[in-house]
Amino acid sequence: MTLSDAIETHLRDLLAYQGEVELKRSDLSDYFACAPSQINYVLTTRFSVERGYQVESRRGEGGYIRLRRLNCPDLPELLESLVRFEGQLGQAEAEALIGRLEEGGLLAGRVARMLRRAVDRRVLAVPLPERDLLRYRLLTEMLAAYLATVGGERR
Amino acid sequence: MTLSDAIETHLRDLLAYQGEVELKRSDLSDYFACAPSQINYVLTTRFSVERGYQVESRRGEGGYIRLRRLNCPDLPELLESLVRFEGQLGQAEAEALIGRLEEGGLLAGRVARMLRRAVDRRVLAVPLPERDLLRYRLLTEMLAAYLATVGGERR
DNA sequence: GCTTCGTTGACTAATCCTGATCTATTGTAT
DNA sequence: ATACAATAGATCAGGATTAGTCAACGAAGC
Repeated sequence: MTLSDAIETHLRDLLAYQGEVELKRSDLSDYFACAPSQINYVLTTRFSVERGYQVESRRGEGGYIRLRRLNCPDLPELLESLVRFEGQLGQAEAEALIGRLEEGGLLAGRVARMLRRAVDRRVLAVPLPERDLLRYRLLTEMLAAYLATVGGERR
Repeated sequence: MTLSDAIETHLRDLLAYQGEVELKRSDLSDYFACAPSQINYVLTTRFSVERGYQVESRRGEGGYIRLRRLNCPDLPELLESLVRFEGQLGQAEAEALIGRLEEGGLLAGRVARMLRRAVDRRVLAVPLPERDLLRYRLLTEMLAAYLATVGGERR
């Protein structure tokens, strides 16, 4: 049981009650008597979209970290299938994925159209291999945000 | 809840009653027991044009600050107004725009949430200044794709 | 041993808030 | 009409307060 595991467990416990939790990074690092950056490590390794979580944050006075548990029947398989892309996604693969979701009725036509624009290499316009990494992050985060529900309620 | 948030809330409440509010900066800063310049900070960060507000003011004897809500832009106006960003867009500005379009009923809640993820600096995760350029391209392209009407019909 | 995972600390970045100083507008005395 | 004083908002640099990034090093598991 590492420190990271302990922090993960703690956060999961909090999330079990509410689908969303807000906290201060410094409070958490004080509580676990660790470096503040340790919190970031846990967040990126254990609370990623692939695992069904989303993280928001703000710096400065009144800063916070907000954790959300994603809730969507179709999301797990979807993200599971993304894992094999290993964090990278080519344009063709992205378009194929969007097409399948649209046919499956999970994406409205306008939304699908918008997503296709977003994964276009001319719109992203950053050199490879960063482009495929960016496309992966973008699409997974956007799909999660669009498809997920929180607390069993459609947002 | 920071001081800025409190001031923002207060002003929003006032605006909810009347579409236009006139007040003295010094009164407000007295009321919140803060520096007068704090009011300016709130005005520029929370009541910007991107967020759909217009601010007028006069100095000297009889000076005042007048706050007004603007109507939600349609796609042509929107694209026109984006020009002034010169191909770059910060996260705060992007979020302001998305919020305004959402309030105006042009973006559904889920779509707005999705777009907010897309403009998040942690999702884009490319170094500045490329990040602001990328954000601009992404948002304009996606909004155009989503809001566009073809043959008078929403696609 | 080598590779992966966990942990830390030094540096970076965003956000809020204030105070000193500047500018615009009006009032008043000559 | 002009000059000066008084009033009130604007601007800007910088300090304070958070959170993020990254490289390095150590620990744990093959």
